[in-house]
Amino acid sequence: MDVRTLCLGVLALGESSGYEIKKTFEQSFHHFFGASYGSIYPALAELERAGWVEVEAVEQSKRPDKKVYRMTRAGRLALEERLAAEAPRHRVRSEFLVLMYFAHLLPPNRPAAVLDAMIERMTHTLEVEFSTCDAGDAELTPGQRFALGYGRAVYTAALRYMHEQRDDFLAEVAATDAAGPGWPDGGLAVAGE
Amino acid sequence: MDVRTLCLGVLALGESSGYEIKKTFEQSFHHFFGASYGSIYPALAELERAGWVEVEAVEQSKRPDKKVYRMTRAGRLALEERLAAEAPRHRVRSEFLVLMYFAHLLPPNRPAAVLDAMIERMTHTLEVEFSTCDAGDAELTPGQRFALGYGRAVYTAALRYMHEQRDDFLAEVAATDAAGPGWPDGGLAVAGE
DNA sequence: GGGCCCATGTAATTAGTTACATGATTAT
DNA sequence: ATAATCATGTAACTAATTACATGGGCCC
Repeated sequence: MDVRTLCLGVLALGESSGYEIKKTFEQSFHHFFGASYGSIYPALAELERAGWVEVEAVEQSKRPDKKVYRMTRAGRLALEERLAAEAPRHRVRSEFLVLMYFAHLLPPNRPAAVLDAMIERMTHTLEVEFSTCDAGDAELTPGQRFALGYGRAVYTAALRYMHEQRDDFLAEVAATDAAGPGWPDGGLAVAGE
Repeated sequence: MDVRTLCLGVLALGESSGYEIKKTFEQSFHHFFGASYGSIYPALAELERAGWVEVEAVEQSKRPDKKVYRMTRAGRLALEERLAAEAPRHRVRSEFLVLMYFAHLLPPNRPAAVLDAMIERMTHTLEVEFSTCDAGDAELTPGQRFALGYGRAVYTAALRYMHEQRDDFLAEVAATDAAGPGWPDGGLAVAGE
């Protein structure tokens, strides 16, 4: 699935500008789909070329003009077709877990710093992204509630695991460091970058 | 982080061929990092060019030759440098959750099929990938145990959530379908692809 | 005066997948 | 016989990120 389809999906929920779509990605899709301006704006242009969305330039007082996109009937059908044909993959790419996996090759304080930063980040996400509609979720579609609840369940479990394991894990890594060929190892070649 | 670094990481755990590295990716990294032959073999060639690994061609009886890669001292330093400089990102791209999010736009039986397939897939992963070293994890580094435990925690939580929500979610989606503009909508334009 | 929010876009680069190409052996 | 496993690699393509480019308004 590409960003084009996702943008069309956002537009299925209501008209929006490129900038606002990016906000939606950050607020609602963050835990399962990411996209930058560099992919959103070209995607929107292509959707227009295909006739799946229409644009209206909205002048704003003391703001740059806004281009508000609205899905067409053809766009709706195209979206349904795309979704129906979509293979439901589920990929994670986590440099965080790679770093934990190779924790014994990191400089002494890095594993703790990386782990704590992730704990903080996920705690924040849990508070901000997943609590917004905690009880009053009447406005959401079943799918939105499901995806949100999934994220909440997973983040909660991840945080619980990280809290539980943190101290033991860090101690064991330190012990492994001491046993193996430690970090300041040749010493010099590491400074730059 | 690119596949090059990960291959070097695998080689830090012991010598290996491209084919075996792929197996390692599938067995150990599957839940947080994926890579295909199309990226592994070129990566290995680059690592060799850089002097970070050495190759030995191993003849085999009744098998194609195997190229066994071994990390060099320079490779070890390069790996540590890379890992030290690495920003610990954590990205998920899930067409599965996109499909659930837009479940009301799917043909009637698709949400259930997709959800059940994911439940089955994750159940299988939990049994195969995460149980192998359930108690006897003496051989593993702390990092390996941490990453494995993380995956197990997350998959377990995801499965619990999906089991808990399944029936209600599916019923609500069906109800939304009935209310809104349903799937066999124009009817025709959907057959192909 | 510095930094963030609004707002849109392009170009260069990076990084990866999929399909192709080959071919013997082993298990069902 | 048919599929899976072992084994390596390339070429075409897809898709996205990052950095660049621009500029006013608002808040501290």
